[in-house]
Amino acid sequence: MAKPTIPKGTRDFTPEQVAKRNFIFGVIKSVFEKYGYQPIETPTMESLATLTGKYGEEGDQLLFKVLNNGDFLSKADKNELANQNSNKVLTSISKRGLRYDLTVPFARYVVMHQHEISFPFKRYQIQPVWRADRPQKGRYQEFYQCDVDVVGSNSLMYEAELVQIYNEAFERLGLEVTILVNNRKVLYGIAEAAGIEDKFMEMTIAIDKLDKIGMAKVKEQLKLKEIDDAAIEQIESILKVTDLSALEKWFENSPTGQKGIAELKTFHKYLDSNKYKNEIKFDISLARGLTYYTGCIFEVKTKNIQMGSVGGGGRYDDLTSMFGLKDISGVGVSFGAARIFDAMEELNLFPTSVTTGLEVLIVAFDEDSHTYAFAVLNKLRAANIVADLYPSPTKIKKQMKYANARKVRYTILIGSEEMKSQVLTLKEMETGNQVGLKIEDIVHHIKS
RNA sequence: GUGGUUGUAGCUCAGCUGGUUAGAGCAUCGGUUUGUGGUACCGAGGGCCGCGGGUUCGAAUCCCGUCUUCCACCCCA
Repeated sequence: MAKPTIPKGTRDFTPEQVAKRNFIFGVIKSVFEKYGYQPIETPTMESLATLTGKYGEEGDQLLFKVLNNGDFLSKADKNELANQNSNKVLTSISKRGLRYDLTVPFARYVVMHQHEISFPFKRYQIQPVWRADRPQKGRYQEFYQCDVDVVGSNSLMYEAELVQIYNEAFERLGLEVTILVNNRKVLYGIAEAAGIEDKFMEMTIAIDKLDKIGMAKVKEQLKLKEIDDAAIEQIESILKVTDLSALEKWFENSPTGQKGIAELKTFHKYLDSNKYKNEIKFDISLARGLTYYTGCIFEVKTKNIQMGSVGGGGRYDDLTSMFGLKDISGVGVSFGAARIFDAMEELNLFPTSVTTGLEVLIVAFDEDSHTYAFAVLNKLRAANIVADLYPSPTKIKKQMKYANARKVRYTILIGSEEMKSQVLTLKEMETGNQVGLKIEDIVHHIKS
């Protein structure tokens, strides 16, 4: 029998890891629900037609395709099969794929359920997604996404609300973050001001890397994309702007850029009605790769440790039109659960109660007391105390070692003396202190 | 998808230019200790040396392939 393995880019989760992950999800969910968002779920598999063409050519390569059932080769395109043209054969042997993100399935959901949805529709979704990417540390082929979106309204109130959700969720997780804000229209304004509207995408991708590779390298990249020196100078000057109002003079002849500034100002008016623990900062170099963003964009970075972004999102004006429903504007953000997990682990932010599974372990000394101990166990459980009994009255040492391994808070020791007197020995593991108490008093002691 | 890197006990890693029976620490199990855990001491079990092929009298060690890990691109969470 060969040693078992799991596929590339996947991993198992231990009880402790799942408990910690559920803690993060629990906090995030409760914030979502407080702001009036409801959960939905969509299937693991979508029709390939739903997924392809939505993430660009790169994305299509990264989709996991599901092979058709039955004798799929007999129905395959014979010519393309003979030519060994994988891409062309694909359509005839695979009609389903694993979801690549939660946004496109959500757009599909909105279109399919449009007649039963009351807009604005506020939903959140926490499910795994799959990408056939080449794995690296912290980048897997299967990972959870945690998305919250509102569609059917273009009010900038929702931009403010989502930033408040970020602020509150990270505050409750104990993670200090900086929430970066920009607007795609501002970025387009830069292209307009520099007279390179046709190179908007190329420019955006280069600018996005500014904090990672520095201005000199960004200029190199822009030059590679055949943007002339005068335009590059212009872009460099604008990127030095840190203040919204200072931006206005650059965008005098850029209607889109002006609109972007106006949107950000309205957004800030909503936002300023409250106080925030985390820093919220305008960052003109924030770009976000995804092509469907059209308005405000967000990214969340941890403050005290070096880590990639732990969240991001933005406004998309026309996501559902790819499925035939026009004029539905949406805005949403995503929480990077895995990165949040790593950051919290590094900063030791998980409360100890998350990982202590067992409150009490009962240790019995002999067969008679073991039977008696089982009855005691039932009383503890009836009082909603998470308790267990070692399955056999073996050596105390062995039972105590098991108690340590399970990280229990208390052990209850039961032998013939305790059975006779009904006074059980309660031991607090951390201190080693022990007292003799009746079962009712033990329940009271543990619950207080 | 391109270039590189890694793989030896459950975990972290030694193992020289190929040479007897592949080692250590931690973990596990047993004992010192039959009503008390973490410490100490003693002992034991545990390995297709990632997988497949090749070179060689002889391969954990060299070569090829493959899978996996991690890294830089690409892209992104």
